[in-house]
Amino acid sequence: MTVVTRFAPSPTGLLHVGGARTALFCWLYARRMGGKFILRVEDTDRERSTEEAVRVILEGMAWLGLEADEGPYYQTERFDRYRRVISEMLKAGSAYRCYCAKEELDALREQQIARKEKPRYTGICRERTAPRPGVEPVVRFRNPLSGAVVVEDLVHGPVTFQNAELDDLIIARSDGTPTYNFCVVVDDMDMGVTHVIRGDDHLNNTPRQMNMLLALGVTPPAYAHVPMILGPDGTKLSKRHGAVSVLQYEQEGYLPDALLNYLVRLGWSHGDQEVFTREEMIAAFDIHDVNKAASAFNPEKLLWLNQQHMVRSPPTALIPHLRAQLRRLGTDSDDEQLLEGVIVAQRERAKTLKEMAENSRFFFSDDVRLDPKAAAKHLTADGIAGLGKVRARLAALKEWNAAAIHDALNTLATELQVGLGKIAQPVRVAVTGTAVSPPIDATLALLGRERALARLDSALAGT
RNA sequence: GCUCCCUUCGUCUAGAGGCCCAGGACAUAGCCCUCUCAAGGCUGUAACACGGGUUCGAAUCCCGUAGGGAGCGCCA
Repeated sequence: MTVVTRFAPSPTGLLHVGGARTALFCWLYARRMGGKFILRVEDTDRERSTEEAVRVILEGMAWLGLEADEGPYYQTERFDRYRRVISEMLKAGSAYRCYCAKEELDALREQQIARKEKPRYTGICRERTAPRPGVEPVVRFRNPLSGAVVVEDLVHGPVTFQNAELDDLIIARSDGTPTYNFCVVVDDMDMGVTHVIRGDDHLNNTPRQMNMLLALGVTPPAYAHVPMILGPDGTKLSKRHGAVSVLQYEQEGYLPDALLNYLVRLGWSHGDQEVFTREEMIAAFDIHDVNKAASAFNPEKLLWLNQQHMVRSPPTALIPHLRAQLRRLGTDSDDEQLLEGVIVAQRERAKTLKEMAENSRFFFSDDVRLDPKAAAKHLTADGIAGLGKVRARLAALKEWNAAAIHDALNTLATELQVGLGKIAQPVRVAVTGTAVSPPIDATLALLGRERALARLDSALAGT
């Protein structure tokens, strides 16, 4: 049997890291098993669903590279199908019309809560045959009254629910539109879903869904309820930390593979391996190995992983990402050589591409503004004097490359009987504007002779 | 309140009765390297929620307790 998984977000909010991880697990498992991954948009709540949210979810999935083999399907486009199933169930007796008014049900619920009971529908209309004038009925699923449902969960193991605990849920509203739990059931059935992988907040819905599937005469799929992601403080994910669109991470200069790598390691591991490529993730992933406990989102480890991915990725692959960040800062370059050189020089001193771009502006813009503190510290009378000597040596260089520059500076330092830092720092400030940059030889080499000398001249002229 | 789920270093995790006075990673502290900043290397601090069992032996099995979470909508 071919594995079919699905990611089924509802477009009432954005695609945050929690949803992204669920999607990742679905995608990984399908890829791993050589199966199919379906994307389905659960937009039955017309009040709260927005096209904007749909767009953001689709964009997020695309950025993450979690491509679907089928879909996106939209539940709002399947209403005819749902209606047909409902009328079949009505005919078969596995569903019935309920004429209880909303106010009556609210009152009932309040009484039950007051009595410290679990609020639930008591089945008043189960045996009703005649309609009730003036009330548009809803349709309820006739849940079995006795026995138990066992969810053979792939991450939790068997979980038993007593049917007596389950009430008759509404599958069609009084306006005739189907509800979530019902649509899921029909869709999973129609789309041949074999493995439902979703957040464990759905575990409690599962026995009802299984009962409906059983009533429809189909074998329920396998279920895997994965734990939630918590905020860094161990409480529910909020806007303050992870509950932002995954696209936010693109803006912040993260690589999609790094985010995915971080997310897959939340609740799952493979020996002592921390860094995974996409291919490695697919090869190693198994839904059975996923943990049961919720885990806290740790931005620092994400940062570390992002750097690991930047360092390991081929430099040229980062060029478009770096350029996007440079553009956000108001610069850009199409000099591939320069870009690649900057990436190699900067990737181990930046955690994100955004940071890399910020640290690298001076490579692309000749508008170098000296940091006052750095200038005060290093462009002293002594420093300027050294700068003049450096300028002369560099100007005399036959070859302009890191090794030659390195030799020249080292020789000068030895002659002057000072440490290399004594002359490198003034040069760094003159050329980059700050006291921090990649090694001075590499920096000068990347900048090129003309630009480097011009900047030294500016500093010497005190402008 | 009821039902269901969860519980190893600050955080992510390894661990499926002896290999564990608990291993790795992030973070953190110190040292080394060093032209700055990093990266890297080495070293350190740091955990089996608690209480009972079972067993020659338990982080691992069983039962309780505590704490956390989810669900209980004509929301998804």
